[in-house]
Amino acid sequence: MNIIISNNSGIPIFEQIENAIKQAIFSNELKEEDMLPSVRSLANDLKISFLTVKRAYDELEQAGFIKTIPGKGSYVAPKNMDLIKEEKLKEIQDYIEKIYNISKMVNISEEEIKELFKIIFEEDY
Amino acid sequence: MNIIISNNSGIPIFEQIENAIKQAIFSNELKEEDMLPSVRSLANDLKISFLTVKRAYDELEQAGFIKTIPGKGSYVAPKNMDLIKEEKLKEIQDYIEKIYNISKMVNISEEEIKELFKIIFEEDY
DNA sequence: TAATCTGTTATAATAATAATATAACAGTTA
DNA sequence: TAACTGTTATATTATTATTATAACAGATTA
Repeated sequence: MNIIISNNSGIPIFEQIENAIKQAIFSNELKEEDMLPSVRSLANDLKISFLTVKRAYDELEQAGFIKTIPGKGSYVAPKNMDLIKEEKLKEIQDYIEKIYNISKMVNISEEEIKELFKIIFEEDY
Repeated sequence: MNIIISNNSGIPIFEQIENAIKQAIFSNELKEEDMLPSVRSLANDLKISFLTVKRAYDELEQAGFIKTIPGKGSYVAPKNMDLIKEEKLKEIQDYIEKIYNISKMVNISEEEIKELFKIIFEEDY
């Protein structure tokens, strides 16, 4: 797995780790039951504290993406397609809300947005 | 102008002020050369420190949205609506592309996305 | 079994950021 | 002149992210 963290991105490190792992799960780079790097080994690789990694893992578990077994390690949770889709739908919803807010601010019509939507989605075939 | 700030939103107060004023400018609630509330009066209204308001104003000036004249006050900068709209359309386009990429990754149908669009855009009566 | 992995917990400290209070100074305006 | 504007400097507080360290417990393996 390829995790790159940045110190000056404004995004907390624990969150960057969460995102990278989610991404890897979504793209199937990490499959069900795959073992994640141990909190200590990942911390070593990234040259950060294991507590920061642990925080990321804790939140990923809270969200249902991974399972952690004390003494053994952390594993990608059995894929819950509904959970993933839910998460992605939420992301999409956020983007649409942003679009909505922009359109309100600058008085862009729904028609103009539909036009853009069409162009981007129909580029594909 | 109507600015509502929240202490537990995770968004810094100075940023909430910036957003509110940008919003007011884009929506034309604040027009070119309109005077903004003084740092002290707005701080009083919001019951926060004038330094927090000043920070918001400083950044808004840096970004070209307002002009501040020491001793006089802060004013909405002359703006180029076409330029702003162009930029906002580009932002929207970027968001739609992100939505497109997500929808391909998780196999969300165009129909589902249209449904979300409808919901968000029609909340608004 | 002993060594060495794994995660867990508790404590304390550091760094960065946001926000504050306060005071003093300077330009503008009525 | 009085009462507004913005500016600057200093010090302090609160929160969050991150770290270092140590000690404990379960799992694995040589």
